[in-house]
Amino acid sequence: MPELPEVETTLRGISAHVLNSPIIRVNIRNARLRWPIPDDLASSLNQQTITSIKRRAKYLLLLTDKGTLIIHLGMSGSLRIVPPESAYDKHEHVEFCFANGKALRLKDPRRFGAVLWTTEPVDEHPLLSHLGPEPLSEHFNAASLYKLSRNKTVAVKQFIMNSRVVVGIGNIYANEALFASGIHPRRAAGKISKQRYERLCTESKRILEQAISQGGTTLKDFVGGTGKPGYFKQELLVYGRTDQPCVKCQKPLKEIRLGNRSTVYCTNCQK
DNA sequence: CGAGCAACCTGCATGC
DNA sequence: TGCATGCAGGTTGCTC
Repeated sequence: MPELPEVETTLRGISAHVLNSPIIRVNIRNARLRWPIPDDLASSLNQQTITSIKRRAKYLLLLTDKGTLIIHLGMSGSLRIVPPESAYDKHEHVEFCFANGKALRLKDPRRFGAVLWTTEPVDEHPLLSHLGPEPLSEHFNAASLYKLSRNKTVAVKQFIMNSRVVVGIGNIYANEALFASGIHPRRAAGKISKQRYERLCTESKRILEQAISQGGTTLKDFVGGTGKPGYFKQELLVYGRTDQPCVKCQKPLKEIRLGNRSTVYCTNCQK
């Protein structure tokens, strides 16, 4: 579920509870996530203190003096702070217990998420080393997007969902950003003008920031670190609105599949 | 090289 | 009610 706004919401929700208190125990109830949780994770983390938390793309990076805990939420993951001794939910696979009495739990029904540990500089980790710019940074801009897209025949929606191009934009926000920009999702990335990329960058940033400010999008079961759902769903103008009227022109929205992902757009407003 | 798609999982909605 | 089917927020890694 989680795209960038949901991961950012999670980071903000858990930070105050997990920073600067030693990890006193790690409970691994099911190690079989996207990649197996390392056998030695508990011993690596024992008595370690998280000194800062960062987000890179959709990865949460929890830094200690000895290494970095990398957490990805996959399609269905969420992190929550729970009181000590809380009953486990069926899909709570990992628990980090802190000296301050709080516990951080990863719940992930589909198990596409990941929990990894690295002692190397985290930016050099194989999962992170190839990543493109953060969409809310100045490095995500029309000039570089335009340059990178020349001669590319790939559909623009798939182009902006490619983490080498820009990170953090998943299926929901790709649909929304293209609608807001008036760009047809299937248009070839290489045939879009710099001006239109200007619009796409501006709208992408605006939508992501607005979603973060509303705690992300909860479609089904996403909750931020403190258990609250996100409220951006009510702001979605195309995603999940197939056959409903376009908010701008009232024509029914059309759904197609692009790269095997559902793609909703207005045939009248997006060219 | 790029395009397409299978794979990893569970839960849920739909249709017969 | 049961069962089969298809779809879901992501990403890697295969084949062609």
